[in-house]
Amino acid sequence: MAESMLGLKRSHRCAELSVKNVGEEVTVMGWVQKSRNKGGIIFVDLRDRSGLLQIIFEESDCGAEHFQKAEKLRSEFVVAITGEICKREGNVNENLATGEIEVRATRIRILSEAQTPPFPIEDESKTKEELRLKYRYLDLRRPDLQKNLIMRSKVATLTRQFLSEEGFLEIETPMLTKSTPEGARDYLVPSRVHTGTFYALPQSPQLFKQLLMCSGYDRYFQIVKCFRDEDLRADRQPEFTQIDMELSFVDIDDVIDVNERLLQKMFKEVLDVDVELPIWRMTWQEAMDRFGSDKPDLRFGMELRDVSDVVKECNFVVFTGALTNGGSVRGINATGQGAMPRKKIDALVEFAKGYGAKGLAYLCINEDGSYKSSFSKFMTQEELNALVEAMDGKAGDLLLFAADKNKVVYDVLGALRVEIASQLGLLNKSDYKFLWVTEFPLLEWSEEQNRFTAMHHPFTMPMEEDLPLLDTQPGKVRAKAYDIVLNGTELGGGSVRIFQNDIQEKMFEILGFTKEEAYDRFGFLLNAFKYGVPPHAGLAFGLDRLIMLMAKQDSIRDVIAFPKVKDASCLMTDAPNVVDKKQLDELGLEVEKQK
RNA sequence: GGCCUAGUGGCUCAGUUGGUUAGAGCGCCGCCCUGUCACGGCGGAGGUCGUCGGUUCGAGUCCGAUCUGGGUCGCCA
Repeated sequence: MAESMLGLKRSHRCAELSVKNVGEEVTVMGWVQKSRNKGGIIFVDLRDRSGLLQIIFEESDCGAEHFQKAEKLRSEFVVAITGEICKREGNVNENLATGEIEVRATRIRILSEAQTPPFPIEDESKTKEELRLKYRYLDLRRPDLQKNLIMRSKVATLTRQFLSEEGFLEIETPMLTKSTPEGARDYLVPSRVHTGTFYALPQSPQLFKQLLMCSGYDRYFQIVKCFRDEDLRADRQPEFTQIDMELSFVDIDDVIDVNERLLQKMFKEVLDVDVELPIWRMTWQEAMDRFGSDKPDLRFGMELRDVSDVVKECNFVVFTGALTNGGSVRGINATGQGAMPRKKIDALVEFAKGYGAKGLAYLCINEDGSYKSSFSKFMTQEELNALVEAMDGKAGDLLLFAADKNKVVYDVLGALRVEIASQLGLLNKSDYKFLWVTEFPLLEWSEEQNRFTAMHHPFTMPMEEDLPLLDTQPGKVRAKAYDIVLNGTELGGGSVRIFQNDIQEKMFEILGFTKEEAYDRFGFLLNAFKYGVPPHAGLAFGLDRLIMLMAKQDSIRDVIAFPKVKDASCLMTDAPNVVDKKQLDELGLEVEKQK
């Protein structure tokens, strides 16, 4: 029977107590982690978000009534216990922060009894995620998830502190806003008042923060939910959180500077990790050429090498064919992997095919210096030697080559390099390698839409020296955009924004919008620019990804209290669900297919 | 939408070339135990092997479909 806590006040959290408190009477409240009944003496491990504390019950301390209550305790009962902090008479428990002490209980109240949970509440849970997500409120009791969410709170607090000290204002922007279909799919919210019309949930506060700059707030930030109706991944949820900011009267270096110092502060205060400043910068082109990725993982080498010139005369049509079609031949050197079994190499070939490769050419350098290769019969010994030399191949190395259009070659080798590093255990989660990637292309050609699309977004400023190319070779124009990358994950990105109406209109023209369409969608921004707009730039971090990496987790689900599963549903609440006909009627909606 | 992967008591798993009554550890329930902390001892309960269909004398095991998780490609300005 549940008892009231009337007249009781919690004096400490469990793990806040130590030998310093010996002799004090305390009242602790929490969940029973474990009860060990030895007959005449009962040990209870009490848990709250701070940790565990051992309680000891003996009838001579607490009397028969309270001792009998203690005998009834089962896992996850919620109790309030009053007693005296004592040094342990028995052995100290080295594994417990409070292992030197225990509470000698004089009184206990059972505040809530509990059914046996469907899975154990413990660190490093082995239970299937499906079950843990259905009972997320129990999963969240586990110390490792609590640790993650506590870290998340700490990072958010530090961010507010730091940015506030740097002169930023925290300003909220609307969650019910206008759909601007360019980029990800929007989540739509039907309007009751305006039948047949819809709000969209924001994919980011992009336009609003630019308007705040127009309004003179000069430095804005917000820790804000964003929504994208796209397929999920380990590091993608339909709703996620950004640390979003925008600054006026600045250029790239100003944005980078303040964000580097923010990262440095977070890593120092939360993880005691020193981030050396300035963080390394690399252009997009260099990142692609060296790592085959715009978010390179710098914790290991295995860089790409362009061997197009070396193989251009050979008789291997896979190589020469790719070159004839305007592509390239590039390789990576998996140092020391020359003895990799054929089966594993075949698996890598299959892996490469998943990224669009038609195949993957390999060359093993045996310990005696001879070669074993999928293409040696098409090349002379001299050509093979030249290729090995170009790849800096040594005895015992494995060389892997992709030949295709540049995009495919980058994709394949970029992914392969990470895959091999992962297989070899080179990805140390305690090693934090930051990188700024700069000078992204402004535009990307979309085969599907047969037009250019903005690589970042349509408000990104072209690099001044590339402005003349806008009319002649828009595909070559570089943007004043930058991403912050950590260990192969895109942590955040931003850009200097266009603030000149003529450039903005030109941009829309290149993207294939008529002036009318542009004004229809973004008129409020374009008009705002007519009334005096400061040069401005900004950046947004993916907070979930940042915490995931800081907490050394593999999925952002582990740093989000109530995440959704792969098909964007919630296993705990069963959202999304069907709604009453009455609700639909009020919205003027008919849904033909409700489940 | 494609590909890969998993589904067997509450949890985590084992289960051979298809062959009697599907096992283990943990947990749970009962009794005992005054220094345990992976407590210990004795006893016990608990499974239509994700679902549907097929092959077979016989299916946890083979085949097909489907559902539910996870990873990934496409997608994610």
